Amino acid sequence: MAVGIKDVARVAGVSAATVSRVLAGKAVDAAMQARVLDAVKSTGYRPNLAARRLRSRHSNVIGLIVADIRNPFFTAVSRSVETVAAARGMQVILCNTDEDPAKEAMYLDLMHQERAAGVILAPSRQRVARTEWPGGERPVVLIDRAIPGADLDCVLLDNERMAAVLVEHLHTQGHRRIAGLFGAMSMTGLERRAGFERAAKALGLETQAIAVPHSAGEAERALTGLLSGPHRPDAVVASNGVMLLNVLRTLRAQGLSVPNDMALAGFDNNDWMDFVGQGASGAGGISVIEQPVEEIGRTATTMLLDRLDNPRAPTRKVVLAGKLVARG
Amino acid sequence: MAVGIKDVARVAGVSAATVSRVLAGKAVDAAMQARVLDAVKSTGYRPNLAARRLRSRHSNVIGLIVADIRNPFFTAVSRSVETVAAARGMQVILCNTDEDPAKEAMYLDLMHQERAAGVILAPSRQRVARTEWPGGERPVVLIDRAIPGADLDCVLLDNERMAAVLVEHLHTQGHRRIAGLFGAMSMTGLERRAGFERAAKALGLETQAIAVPHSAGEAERALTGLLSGPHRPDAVVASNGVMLLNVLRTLRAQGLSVPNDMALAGFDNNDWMDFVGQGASGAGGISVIEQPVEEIGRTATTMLLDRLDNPRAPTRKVVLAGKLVARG
DNA sequence: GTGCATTGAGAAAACGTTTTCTCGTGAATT
DNA sequence: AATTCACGAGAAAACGTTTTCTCAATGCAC
Repeated sequence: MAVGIKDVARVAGVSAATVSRVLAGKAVDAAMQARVLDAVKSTGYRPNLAARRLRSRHSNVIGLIVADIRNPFFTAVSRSVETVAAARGMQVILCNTDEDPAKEAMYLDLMHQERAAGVILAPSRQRVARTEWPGGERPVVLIDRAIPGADLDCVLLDNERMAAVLVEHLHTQGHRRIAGLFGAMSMTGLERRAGFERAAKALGLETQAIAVPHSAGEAERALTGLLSGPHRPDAVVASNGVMLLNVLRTLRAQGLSVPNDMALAGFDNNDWMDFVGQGASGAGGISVIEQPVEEIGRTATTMLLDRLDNPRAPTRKVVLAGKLVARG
Repeated sequence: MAVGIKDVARVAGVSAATVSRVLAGKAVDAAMQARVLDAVKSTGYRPNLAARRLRSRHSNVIGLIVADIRNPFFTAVSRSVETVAAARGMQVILCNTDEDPAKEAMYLDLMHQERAAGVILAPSRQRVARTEWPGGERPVVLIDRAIPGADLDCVLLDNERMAAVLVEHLHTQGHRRIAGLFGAMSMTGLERRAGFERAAKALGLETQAIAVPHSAGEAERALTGLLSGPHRPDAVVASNGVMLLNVLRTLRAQGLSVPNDMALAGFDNNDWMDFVGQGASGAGGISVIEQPVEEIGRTATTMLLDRLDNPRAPTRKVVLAGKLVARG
């Protein structure tokens, strides 16, 4: 019923091996090649990728495992990965772990079983130190978050410096009491916090950095505490998009407007940010660090493909700068 | 090097067939089963899915092909699909066509070659009528957009009615001159436009419905025309998220605020909408139809799995209602 | 106690490719 | 002109599973 390579071979009057060679682009007689291609077209032959993969012992799929498919950052990166991969003849399987280490392990295992050529992984937040690193012998490139101690290729944002840039920007805008809310569980949160505190110290600012557990209501609680405390801030830095929305929600509930009553800054630019928090003066809004999503995806994919060619090369760590999008 | 089923069999002192049976959960002697499971664990055996797929002639992957991975609607649906599929032992491969019919065809072909069990497809916008339907003999469930004339399972939003609900809502808010911008290329746009006009007619409203080509700047141009025209609207309905952002951008460029100068409504709810367009009165904002994303994904997946069990059943079309999120 | 159905496990075939092996043909070199 | 060489194509092996086939052992009925 399904048409196989032997059917094509029979129609073309050649051997199956020759059909395989034509399809693989190897040197064959021109007349034969034409006959084979005709036969392929007329039979509607579609190679069975399972058989191909089994025999050739390598596949052209790369896995892209992200921690949160709803995060626009990851979808943007995935588009870039897919574009680059397609240009090099590879296809991408996108998997979503929802920040669940168990699902992450499951998908890594799945990629192993699928014999994927390699994996690009945005690790989920880790509660505990990892005992084993992902991948085994399979090439892995990390994006967005590093795994401490793991000797793997990775491409990251310069979180430390970008957080500092944000603080400096708020300082030039005249803010002097800056609060920061940082994810407690992620490497990213720690790095951004470090940059925040370094810059604040250098500028002699009064700051309050809070590590916020990643559970519902924690950001609200932390911010509410700050607002009613003795050193009420005039600006807030949120270390990720979810937290930024929570801050916005809390401020709104308290009747505070951005940026008139409180300046707000964070990471990852979004379309809608142009429309929120317009001050009475007409200026203002949410300033953010925009990540170079296209470049992150492109770099990660290129690194992975490079490593496929050259498995024993030393691992590389690429740290990219973001761009300040100043709104007010 | 890689450990295969024969290695496991040797360690366990049984035949490869027995290992296969144990792993498939078939009835085997308890003692043997224990020995096999031990051997699997001690050898770290990972089945080669390519070989399994080749021999067993069916796979447990379903393809999810969406038109725009950056659209939160599709990512939300994909999470739901993935959850349901995983619960039934299936895995999901997510592919993004970026509204490109060529990429769509390519991915459908890829799913064929991969011998995927079935496909859930959100079709790209079609410039021309489709000559052939996707799938071939492979089960396909359509989501979000139907393909006229295709006899396929599908689960859709009741676009016509929901657009009418939006118009009725704006009417109760006191708006009488309502403009609508609708995508010219998609079935979805046409349906929403029809509902818009039906409701407006029923209410005796003065409306202007414009079909907007899906290219940059068109929405701006259309809206600008309306604003400077003789019948300047007091409310605008945008038929999709991108268009809504463009409307917002245009209004802002003209110095108009939402909802004081102009009411705004559309489709698909987003977190940020709570924070934009807060009127001076404290009320207001962007009213939208929220799609039942979880249910759409769940229904589509269930329908696909049902069809796998029962390929000859008549096709079903499920039309779901959305929920009005009224803001002002 | 014999015959028959039933169960369970091993042997071997099968899945659809790619790759290796082998061989024949024609060109190139001596 | 003879020998080697390069090349291209077919035959056959191989990839790692699942499934079918076969057979031995066990249980049950008569």
